[in-house]
Amino acid sequence: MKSFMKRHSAEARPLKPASLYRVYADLKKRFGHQNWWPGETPFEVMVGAILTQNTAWSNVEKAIRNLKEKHALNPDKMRGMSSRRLAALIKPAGFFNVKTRRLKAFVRYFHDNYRSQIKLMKRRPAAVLRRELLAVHGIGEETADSILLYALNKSQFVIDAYTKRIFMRHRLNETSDAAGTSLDYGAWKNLFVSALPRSVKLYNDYHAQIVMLGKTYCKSAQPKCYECPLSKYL
DNA sequence: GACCAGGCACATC
DNA sequence: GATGTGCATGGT
Repeated sequence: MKSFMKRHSAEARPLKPASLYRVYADLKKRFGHQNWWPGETPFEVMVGAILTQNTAWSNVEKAIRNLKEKHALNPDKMRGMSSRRLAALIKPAGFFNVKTRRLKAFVRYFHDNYRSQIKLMKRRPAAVLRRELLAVHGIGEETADSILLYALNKSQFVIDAYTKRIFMRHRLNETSDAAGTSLDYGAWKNLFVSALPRSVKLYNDYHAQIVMLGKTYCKSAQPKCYECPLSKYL
């Protein structure tokens, strides 16, 4: 990833704000409205956001299935069960010891601050929640924004590995700042939120479209992806 | 058998 | 502050 970034940073041509919306329109035309995130309840979305860290979603699905089968996809159950037991259930998602600790930290936070109730959490301002989530062990910027957007319907744009890969590959952004260093999470996020109308629905579907593209036309092993809907921007 | 996948914390310099 | 490394499974 880094070598690719270096190779193209000098030739990057940033898209104008209007074009960022055009990119979304192109993707939506190709893939249709996505209705994300794949999860039946907000709590399932939160758990999925932690389990999917650096992990293929197909493996996360197996872990979630295990949790459901044992009726353990529940904040109180998850808080009460032993780490060993929880780790065994989420094993297919990989990094199971790390993720067990992270899930435990999250359900503790959820219980201590919001009595494990989504509706209480939703009442809080996004900025406050984001700060709180980032203070929870194992929740970084992407996971926090995924939880805020997809579980709590707060207007936070999610930047993930797909977003960076696709937008660098198609040279649709500035991949480096004046000092030549790569953009950090906040800079990537700002690229989108400053160009798009603030909308939960739009942020939700835009990220979902990016993931669709990343899983189909714009895979990491491919050097370029001419057949994808964004190839005209190359 | 190597590489990759919807990150993050921590150690080291 | 920047960079490197460990964490682990399952699909290709």
